[in-house]
This record gives sequence, C-alpha cells and structure tokens, in this order.
Amino acid sequence: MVDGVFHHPVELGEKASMRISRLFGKTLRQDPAEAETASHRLMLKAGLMYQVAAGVYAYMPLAWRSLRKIEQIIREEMDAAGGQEVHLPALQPVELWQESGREAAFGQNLFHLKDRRERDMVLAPTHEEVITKMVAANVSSYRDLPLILYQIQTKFRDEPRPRAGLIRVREFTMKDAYSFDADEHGLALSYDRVAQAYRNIFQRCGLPTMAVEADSGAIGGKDSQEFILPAEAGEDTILHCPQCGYAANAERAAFVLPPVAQEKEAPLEQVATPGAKTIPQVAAYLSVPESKTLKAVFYVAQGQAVSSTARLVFVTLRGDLDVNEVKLNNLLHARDLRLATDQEVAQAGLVAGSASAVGLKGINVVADRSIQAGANFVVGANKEGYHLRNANYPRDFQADLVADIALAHEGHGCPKCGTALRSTRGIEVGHIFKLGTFFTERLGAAYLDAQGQQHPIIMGCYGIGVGRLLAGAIEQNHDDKGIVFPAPIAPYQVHLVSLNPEREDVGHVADDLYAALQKEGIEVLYDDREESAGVKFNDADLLGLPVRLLVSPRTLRENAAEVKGRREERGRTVPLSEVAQTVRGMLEP
RNA sequence: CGGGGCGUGGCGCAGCGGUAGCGCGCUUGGUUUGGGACCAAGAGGUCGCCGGUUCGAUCCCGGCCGCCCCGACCA
Repeated sequence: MVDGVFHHPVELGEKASMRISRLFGKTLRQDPAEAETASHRLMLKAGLMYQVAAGVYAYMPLAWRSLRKIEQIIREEMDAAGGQEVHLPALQPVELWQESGREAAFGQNLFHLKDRRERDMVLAPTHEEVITKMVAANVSSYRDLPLILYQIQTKFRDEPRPRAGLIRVREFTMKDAYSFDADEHGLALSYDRVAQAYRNIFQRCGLPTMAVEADSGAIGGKDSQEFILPAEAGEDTILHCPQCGYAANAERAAFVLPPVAQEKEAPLEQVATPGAKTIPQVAAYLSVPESKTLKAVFYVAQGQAVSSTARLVFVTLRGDLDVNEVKLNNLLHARDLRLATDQEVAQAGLVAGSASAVGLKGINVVADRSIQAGANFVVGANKEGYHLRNANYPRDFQADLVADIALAHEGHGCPKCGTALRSTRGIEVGHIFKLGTFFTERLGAAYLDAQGQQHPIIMGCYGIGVGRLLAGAIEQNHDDKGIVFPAPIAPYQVHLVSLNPEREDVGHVADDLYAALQKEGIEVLYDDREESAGVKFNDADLLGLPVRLLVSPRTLRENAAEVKGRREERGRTVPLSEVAQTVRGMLEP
C-alpha cells in the first residue's frame, strides 16, 4: 500500500539534480562502530549526516533534501488545513517558563543559559508559551478565532540519554502547530482538521502510521493521540486490538483483566515461606498461580496534590500484573514518582519480600482494581519468611485508592471487545493534543464573546518530529544493502549510473540522459565517477533512491539503458528513446 | 544518575614501558572494467585531556572529559 499511490513529486524549487563527483559527502565502506540502530548506521554510512555531539547532528546535502521534502509535504498539508506558518524564537527569557510553571515541569531537560547582562535565558524545547503570549497580544475578539498557527523549527531538549541517531536527539527540527478556539466544539473541529492533515502527511510520505490513544501527561488535557510508525527500534510499546481497532500506548492502554476462577472466601492462614521473596518464588513454593498472589511495590511520590512533601506510597496489585507508573502518577497527581530505596522501605517498617497491606497502618495504600478480581490471595505476612493465604479485600485489608494502575500486556483482553491485544514497538512521529486553557489562563490569552464576556482561549497543540520521521522511514524501509527510500521523500528520484564513462559513448550518452531527465523535471543523482561497477552499484543500493538507471558499453550495444527499481532483483533493458517515459511511469504509476 | 563498553590518521582496527602500525579511504602514474579491481610511489597521527610513577609513558597509576549500549528519565 505504500508503493503506488503516494509518489507525488515535491518541488523544492531549485536545481534538482546533482553529479556525485561534485556531491559533498561520501559513503563509508565499513559500518560506523558507533551506530547500532539501522537508521543511525545507514545515515552515517551513506554520508547523510555528521555527528557533532551526543544527540547533535549536522545534516549533509542528501539528508537535507530529504528533510526539506518532508517539511514541504507538512507545509502543504498544514496550509490546506487552514494553518498559517510563523517563525518563533528559540532563545527565550526564563520568566516565560516560570509564568507557565513549566520551568519546573521540564526540569533538567530545559537548556539554560545567561546573556551578557546575566539574564537567565532558555533554549526553547517547544513553543506553547511564546505563541500563547503572541496570540494574547494579537487576538481579542471571538471574530479573530479560530486560528491555527504552525512553525517548523529547531527545538532543544537536554535529553538524559540521546540514542539511536535521529530517533532521540537534543537539537531537532519539529513541526509544531497550535490551535486557538472560542469553545470546546471549535477545539474539536480544529483537532479533527489537524488529525486529518496528519493522516495525509504520513500517507504522502509513504509511511503507514497508526494513530493510538496516548497519555495526556502532566498538563492534563483531554484527548491525545500519538501517530506511531511501527519499528523495532522505537521507544514506545503499542497495544492494539486486531478485532475492533482499539490502539493505545502501553502508558495509557486499558484492558480487561485475565479471568480467574471464582471461589468462596476462606479463613486467613499464615504459612512459612523461607527464602521466597519474589512473586515467582512465592507462587512456586506454594504451588499457586501468580494471579493468586498480590504483589507489593513501594514508591516515593513528590509534590502530590494532597501534600507537597515526599511520601511513601504502598502499591499493591495482583501478582500476574505489573505497575503502570504513568497511570499511577496520573492517579496521584505527583510531580515526581520513583521507586523507594531499600533504605526508605526499611525505615517505613516494611518487610521487603513479605510485605502486604494486611494490618498496615499509617502508610498510604494504592491498590489496583485487580485485587477485587479473584479471591483468597497469597500475600506477605509483614514478617520475614512468612506469607498469608486467603487474603481478601476488603475483609482483610483496606486501600486509600482503588483504580486501574496496571500495565497492559500482549494477550490481555481489549477493553472494547475483549479480543486478545497485540503488542508492537513503534516510533512516535506525531502527537496531537487537546490542551484546553492550561496556557491561556496562565499567560492571559482571552477573548471577548458576542456578549462582551471574557473567556480564556481554548488551545490544542500538534507536533511532528521531522528528523525522527526520516529516521523512522529508514527504520521501516531498508534491507541488508542499504536504505530503500519511499519515493516522495527520497533526496532524488533517479540514481543514474554510468559504467566505464570514459569508454565508447557511455559518458556522452549518460550526460545526454542526465540532461534529458532534468528537462523532464525528474530529480537525478548522476554517478559520473570513474569507479568500478561494484563501487557504484553498492553506493546506489546504500543510498536507496527509487530508480536506478544504468548506462554501460553493454547496454549501448543495444542502444539502450537498464532500469531497475530499488526493491527489484533485476533491471530491464529499455531503448534510450523510451527511458524518460519508463522512468516517469515507475515514479508516477 | 546507576550498570556495561570504548577513546590510536577521514572510517574500521592492532600494538602495550624504548619516540606508532595494518586494512579501507585519499594523492600521483600505469594496468583493469557489470557487484566494493591490480601494481608502484606518496601524503596524513599533540595515541581524548591533566597530573603522577619512571632515565624514558600510547602503554602503568590517579583524576577528568567525551562517545556508544542497557536502565532510570523522556510536558
């Protein structure tokens, strides 16, 4: 489905062809040792980019062309959705971020610097603050709304661990769009418009993405969807239902609990479990399934809604499940949530390995709903070396909060239809988000309605990682020889190769073809070097342009050239007079 | 920040107390010519940085910096 429909050429409005003899950047024969991920390795090997620091890259001409094609597709679709492009500063006063409260929210990920007058500045990791201020100053009436503004710019985030080439970097190009509406209905319309634009963008780039429900994060908006490009190198885990189409990030995914047998509550009873501390050990020792145990996990939550001091939280859930920390964090409204240290656990008087909520006092207990699904659980006895059988909620223990705080896994039931969920790794290339009034209230962006009443403007925000999209495209489209560029975002359309250009008429014919294809408006990368056939073929495969066109003494004996698609095993011989037409046909089916 | 690995020419690597080497790439000349050719002659390195030990350190010791991978983290 990728091939075929999406080959619309993108005009960059400039000289659209290049001789490799003049091209800046060269390919490497050996794999760069630093790179393990396919896109990272291939981009370095093909001479697309140059690393300057961890998570900081320079883009060389070939990558830059590809990136600008992606940007151009984004521009066209955002404009079609009614967006207006703007350009915003990367350098911003820190006060702006204090005003929104996000200086603390971003924490160490925010790049700080001082100007010569010792004023604190930041390098913008995203642009909600500045654009909200700008809109506040320029919008005052409902007549000015709705509004969709967007920018395609460099953003800076001091990521704790840049990785995998362009997949996680500290300086990166992002398209961010922001919608401003008078009411929720308007926001819904803007959100849907942008969502459609996103589907168009990814389709035109030749990249099948899946839209999934996403966690809305600390700002606490309502709807949020991520656009995920399936790839093993991705950092996100997606759960999706093959039956009804439900799809969500694992951070967010709901699920139907795996069923357990019904049984009557039995009396609580203590058993010795020497040496058994983990759930698998306890379950094996007592010969019960893990789903008949309850596990205890200890967290320290900081900056909660209920109290600003750090607080130990006792989390319990069925033994066959794992804690979903995002769900837990959302439930607690914590600013910072982390596992408690062994020391903190001991100080609280808890017996790690034999802890349970039974008889627990003075500690906040948060339980997953799974404690109600099942009965007669094995739980810790809060005594070293002992567990309890037949613990039941609420007969034997209480919880301050009971909610869904468990991580969905492959095989769990779809929350909509019950079918077994499947799990996929993927790269988050886009994220759309109904923000509401978080920024407009804090930064004073309001409008007057027809009755003269003032209201905060309602916002949405919509991001696409441009470089990540390119890396993702390569992750998804490569083979053991190199990149297999989707045509719409390939740096050039045709890789013209002359073999033995100094012999017979090869050089002349190839030059003529080069000129003729340019005249046809086809973007050609022309390998006019005096290199051996193997070198040229391997470079063509490595770079992965959609069509390889070959002129050699052998083809010229038939007054022909060889045409080969990057995915095809063999080329076919085409008379010189028909080459342009054949190539065009391959690019625009 | 925790764990692991690595810093020697543009790339990939070896060397390990006595002032640096291989392959690829690069330059020049010649031969070759449909899947990373061959011969010959060359150019190119503060051995990440600082300190210590030593007559002498790329090598041993200490500190620091950088890069990669796993985890934490990633509105």
